[in-house]
Amino acid sequence: MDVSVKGEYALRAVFELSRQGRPEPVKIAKIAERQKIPQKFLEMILAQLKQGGYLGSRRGVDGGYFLARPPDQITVGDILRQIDGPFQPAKRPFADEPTDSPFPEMWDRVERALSCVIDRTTFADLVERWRQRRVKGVPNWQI
Amino acid sequence: MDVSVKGEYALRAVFELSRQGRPEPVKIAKIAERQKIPQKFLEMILAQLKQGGYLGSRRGVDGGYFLARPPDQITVGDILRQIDGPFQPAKRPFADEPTDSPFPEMWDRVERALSCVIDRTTFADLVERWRQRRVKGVPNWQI
DNA sequence: CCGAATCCCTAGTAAAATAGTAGGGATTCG
DNA sequence: CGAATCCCTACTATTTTACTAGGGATTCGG
Repeated sequence: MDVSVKGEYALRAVFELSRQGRPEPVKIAKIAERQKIPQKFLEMILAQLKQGGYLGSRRGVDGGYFLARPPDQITVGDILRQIDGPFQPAKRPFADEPTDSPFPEMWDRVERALSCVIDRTTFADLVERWRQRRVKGVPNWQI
Repeated sequence: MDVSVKGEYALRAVFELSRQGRPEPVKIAKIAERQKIPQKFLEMILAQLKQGGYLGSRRGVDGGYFLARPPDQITVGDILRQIDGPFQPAKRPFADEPTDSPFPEMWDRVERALSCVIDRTTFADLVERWRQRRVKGVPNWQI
């Protein structure tokens, strides 16, 4: 009942890309460094996210990765499902075969409860909340 | 983000014990047969549930396993946690160290959403719902 | 056109978790 | 006593996880 490290890395990477809003590509090396993710591992993850249509990329000297859509149109659920696969808490018996078990109905409820959080939380939300906290909680004397 | 087969077996076993309400011990072999669980595997699971204080047992010719408390005082969450361990969706950084990440707060929400289902669903609830459905959906011509 | 920087692609791999199996020992009870 | 049952330790095959390695394909400034 937990998220893989790979999933966490993916979320952190997309957050990093959302954080600076510009459509300018960010290099893998930069993301890896800022989010403390092994670079080669991150390459695979970003490839998977690109393949899912969430990221775009450019090669060459000023290349990098960027969001394929605005951060308010990417949810945490999107990314987790792309990386860790769909999470049905338990295997369904046989689709619409009526089963003699009380559990499928409960798993449905679990899925819906989970969905209420992860499919409604966009990366724009995350960035906004994170900014709020930065201002209120940890005053930045640099500015 | 899914439950292990072991966790599912544990739920099914406790359900089976809740189903017939009596404090009379049920044999492992019986539970294994009725719920289609490999018997030797089930032995380990039941031992773990007993060690967690959810089941009691008796050896010998009329032995078996039984619930250590009434089914309305055992939740799905109890059993899952006992078998699969606590499910924090993601690793916490360092307890109360204030972190510069938007995710811990979200994982909290996920945990609470999940808890609303699994820590509020008792085996008494499951049995009751299952009985309701049996009556309404699948008329039993045996009786 | 060169070459440096970057993404892209395939493969391999050590460690851990999962889903069991095997074999016998300890209790209970008629 | 002895049959039935739970109890305990150990082993194992398979899959998943979390990476690492090595080089190929593009892009772009000069």
